[in-house]
Amino acid sequence: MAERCGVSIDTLRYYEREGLLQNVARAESGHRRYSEDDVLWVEVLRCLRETGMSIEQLRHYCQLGAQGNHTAAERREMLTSHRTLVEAQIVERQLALKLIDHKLSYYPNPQDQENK
Amino acid sequence: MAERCGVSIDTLRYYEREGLLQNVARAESGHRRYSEDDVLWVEVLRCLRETGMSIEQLRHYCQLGAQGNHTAAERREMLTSHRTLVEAQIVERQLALKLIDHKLSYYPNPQDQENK
DNA sequence: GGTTGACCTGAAGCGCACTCCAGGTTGTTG
DNA sequence: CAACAACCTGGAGTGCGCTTCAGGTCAACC
Repeated sequence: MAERCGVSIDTLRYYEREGLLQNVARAESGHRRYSEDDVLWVEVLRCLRETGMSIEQLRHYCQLGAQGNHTAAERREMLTSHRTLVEAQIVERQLALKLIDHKLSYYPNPQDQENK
Repeated sequence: MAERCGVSIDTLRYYEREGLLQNVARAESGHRRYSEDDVLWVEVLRCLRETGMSIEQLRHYCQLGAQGNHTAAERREMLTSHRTLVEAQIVERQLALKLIDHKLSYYPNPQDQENK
């Protein structure tokens, strides 16, 4: 039961249904047998999901992967444009930290001040 | 029409209904008259929302603000714990960049390679 | 061999954060 | 003053990403 890559069992099956997790091996019983590669791939999925790539986009990426090497350029393009997005998120969050710190400066430790 | 703080008019009204935006002035006609402070506050809201603070939490924060100075300690606490969260998001995204770069290293510019 | 727990499926449901709609009032422009 | 845009309200609807459910199969320990 390989959900110790940090997602629920339901999420795993959901990803599989959506095509983000292909060719999961099965025992003759029908039970899934996740491989080491599956674990690594789920980590990639998580990482991309957590940084805001949609299920839809991930599905597209996986479909491209399944179609073979001639789609490499498009996949590369997806990754680079997502990379740009993640960089923007970092900048955004650094600004957020600044703003939070600014607001915190109005709350001297256990004293107070009005500022909504 | 103050949605040039980057959110839709519906979102603005939604925030108002949810109590994130209090005491919005009205003309006698009933039309809203957003103040300069409202614009600033919406920027704060956006910043906190975009970094993952929920509507529910923001509502709580606003309620505290409306209750006066004796809630300052709790508000401060909310901000500091959100700050920690944002810092974690930055770290997470920096790791994501690494992972993306690693995957990109398998896609030499317009060539290709199998790696799913 | 029975019962307890982990797994299976397809389909329905949920929570969040908006977003849209219907039906109406206001304000402004030619 | 007509007509068109911009605003108002309450309530319903939407989309996404899971999550739960019902109804069953499998495994394995006592």
